[in-house]
Amino acid sequence: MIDIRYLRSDPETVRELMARRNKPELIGLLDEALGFDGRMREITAERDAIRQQVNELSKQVGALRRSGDDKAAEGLQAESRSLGEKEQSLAAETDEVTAQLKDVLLRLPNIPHADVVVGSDDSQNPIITGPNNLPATFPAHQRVAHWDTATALGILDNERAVKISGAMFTMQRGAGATLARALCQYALDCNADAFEEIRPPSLVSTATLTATGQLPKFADDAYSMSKDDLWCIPTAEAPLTSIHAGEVLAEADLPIRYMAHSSCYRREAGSAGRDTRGMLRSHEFDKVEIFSIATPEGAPAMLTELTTRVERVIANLGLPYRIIEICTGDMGQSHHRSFDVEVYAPGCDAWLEVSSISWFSDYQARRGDIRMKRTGQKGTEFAHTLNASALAVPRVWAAIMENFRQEDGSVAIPSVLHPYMRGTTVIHPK
RNA sequence: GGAAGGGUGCCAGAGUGGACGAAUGGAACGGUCUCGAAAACCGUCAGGGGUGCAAGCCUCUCGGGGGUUCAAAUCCCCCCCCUUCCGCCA
Repeated sequence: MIDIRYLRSDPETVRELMARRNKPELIGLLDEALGFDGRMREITAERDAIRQQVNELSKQVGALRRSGDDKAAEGLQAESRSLGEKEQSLAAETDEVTAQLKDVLLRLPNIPHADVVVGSDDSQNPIITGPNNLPATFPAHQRVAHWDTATALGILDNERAVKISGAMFTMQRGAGATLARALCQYALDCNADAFEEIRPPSLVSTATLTATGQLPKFADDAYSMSKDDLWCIPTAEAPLTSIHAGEVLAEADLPIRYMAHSSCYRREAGSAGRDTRGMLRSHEFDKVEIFSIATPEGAPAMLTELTTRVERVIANLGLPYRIIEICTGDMGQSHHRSFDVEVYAPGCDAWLEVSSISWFSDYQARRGDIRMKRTGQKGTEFAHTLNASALAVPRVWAAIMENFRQEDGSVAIPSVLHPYMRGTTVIHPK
């Protein structure tokens, strides 16, 4: 959620920044929010004044009852009762306006950081770094799609995955399955110096998925179990963010750094039929997430740290990559500023998004009620949350199949993964 | 899934209709004392919202939501969570 007080105090700036998202309807939502907020404050002032009178009268009633003056007490009670009725009608309106305001605020995206490159869509995302590790040309044996290579090697069996679960599910086997797990293990080990490993629940409550911003707006993208009010996590970001939901963290304890490997579940409701071959898009995939809660002033440095860490993992794998900044028109709902790491896959001839590094400012913290208390100061403020995919398995797996395919059709495993491969350094056909 | 007992501030814990946003103890923080420390003593010590330049004032919050009442931590209803026992179970 955006800060309604910021919007109230500087609506022009918020409108201007929000307009950069290139979604005209957002300005209308901002105005709606301002309208509800204004009405809300009117009612609140009125209600508080009535309550004050009721509280005062009640005290007097108590005193009169004790002194035995029941008659006078009854008079005041009647007065208080009528005030109570008036308050009740205001309470009803409060509920209504609160719900409306909350609904608008939950649907409004985050305000972009002032430095985010302004653009209308993904075609205007600037390249920040790279391309790195990119050869001038690729030999023909690397221009083979990973699904062909992997299926021929017997390490990808999507046909049976579809039999088991339906379209857009994948299944790795043998060295392919080991490779998927090796990637996770490697990504975790790369960040274990500073990040606490978490094994979070994969099924989470509505509140948890609302905190990160997936709900209510993107309910169709997530798998749900309505019987139990549970949702399959689309990313470990959701449970990691809610670890400290409703808590007040000490400034001295920040930044907090967590990492988690999890399966991720996505209905891909809006993208059926796109990238359905191979490993590029599926309903279930594995990912290692790195996550941080930071102070507002510490957040930019953390964004840099996360980016550096993600880059290191990809660079060490020897894959061609580049880092792009996400422009205002392409940024996700909760994002304040974000970068993507893309890996080049010569077989598909495409840059694949393998990581998104995001700073959410206090947007998620406000939704999840994650606050911090400054040392020696009264009161609290919302913390900042950030996260990044340290490694999304399927696309990196696919990129390895394509970049390290050898002339004989085998695939060489990047050396940093060898310790996790039970001795397999090259995957040969069976 | 069944039964019983619980949920109060940073922690422990009192409070069963009115003077309670909440006793008391501990922790923490500031101070006095001390060469320094300990002890002792004094003080501070919840969060949200509204309003105000500010000091402040008002309001809400005792797991969450509703209800009864002039008045609810306290009474009633629903839900959530925790503990123990039983059942089931990787």
